[in-house]
Amino acid sequence: MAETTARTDARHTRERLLAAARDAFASYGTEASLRDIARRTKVGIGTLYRHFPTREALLEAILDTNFDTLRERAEQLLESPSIAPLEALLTWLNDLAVGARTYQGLPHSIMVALADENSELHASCAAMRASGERLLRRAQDAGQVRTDITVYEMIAIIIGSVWAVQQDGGLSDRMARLLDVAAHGFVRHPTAAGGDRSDRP
Amino acid sequence: MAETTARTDARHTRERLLAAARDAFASYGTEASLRDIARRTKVGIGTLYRHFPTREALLEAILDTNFDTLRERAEQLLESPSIAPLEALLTWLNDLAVGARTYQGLPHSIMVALADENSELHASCAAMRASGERLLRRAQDAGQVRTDITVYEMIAIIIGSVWAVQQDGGLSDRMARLLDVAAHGFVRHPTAAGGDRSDRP
DNA sequence: ACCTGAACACCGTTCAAGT
DNA sequence: ACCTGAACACCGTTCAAGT
Repeated sequence: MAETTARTDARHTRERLLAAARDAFASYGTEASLRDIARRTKVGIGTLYRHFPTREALLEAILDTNFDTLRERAEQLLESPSIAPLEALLTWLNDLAVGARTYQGLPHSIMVALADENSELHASCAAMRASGERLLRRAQDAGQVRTDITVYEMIAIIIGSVWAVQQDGGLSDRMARLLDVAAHGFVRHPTAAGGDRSDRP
Repeated sequence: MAETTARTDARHTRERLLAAARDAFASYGTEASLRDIARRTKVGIGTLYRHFPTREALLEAILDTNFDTLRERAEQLLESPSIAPLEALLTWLNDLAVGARTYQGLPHSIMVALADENSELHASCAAMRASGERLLRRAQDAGQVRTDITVYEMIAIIIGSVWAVQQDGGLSDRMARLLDVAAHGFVRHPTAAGGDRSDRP
């Protein structure tokens, strides 16, 4: 019984740490002070470190649901026959942008997670990325998107745009405009006036 | 004579601080330790602060030449009759991207400088931005670029792309690809397949 | 098992005291 | 005039000691 109580308390501590972290990240971004999170939880700093050995482990606990949701959303869109390939892709990219806006600094964590295989967010980000790739491929196969664009490029431009808007207040109408321009760069047009090399050998 | 010597020494100190700062920024990005810069210069930390009261003042001393160069480059391109408006714009955007890649973290400083009127980099960035706007307008007037795009959007997407590439090593071929896609988003195409709302009333 | 917090090695920034 | 660096208020991270 003593053990069960200890485990229960530990679980409780974990949940309280996560709640405080969500608060802190929402207020100060993903670089919020870990000491401050421990302080708010009324727990020693060592306790935070034992539950979450790195800042990324903490982020992962908070975020991987979001990445999973994004992956499920992609699968949903792939299976909806009423939604055209390009429309499905653009819808998903909007969801991605909305998700990346959750916390200040999150765009940075996402780009790092995509590139660094040792990141604790790598797995969920890679799955999210793979699902986006399927949406991209389908739109390319349908002749609606430039065939020379990679998932990396697609995600980098979207996340880079989210980042840019975040640097300055992060107004959501600005975000919508940037996404529109970025998306326009993906589209394949019948006769290109310039800058489009998607049909080169 | 003593005064002249003191002034000369101060100037010398200033130059040595700038050299150390350039080194440190090149190695560690624009968030490099100011204490470390003072240490390398073999100067008290207070001396650095008196010469450059803020990190931005230091950045400004290092960078405003670059922004001026970018502005001059724009004027040059505007006056070259042999270069088509779109080509001139894309050339300039490439120069902007190359400049923004100078230091890790510089994209952040640029976006902040553009938005914040109190930034010490604001003046040179605003001049740079204004010159880019002239290039953009000309390409729009020539019917080669979407008329609904603003300088802010154009710069944000370019700098956002530079930022994204910087998060992962910063390979320059990746940069070139991203710029191509971003630029493609600016171009006005005769018949849009989707995502282009540039001709709406 | 789980938790604590002092200790270490750093920051940015200010300001009284020195030449 | 110009320079110094101790002092203050913070960090992230580790680890011996406590329950």
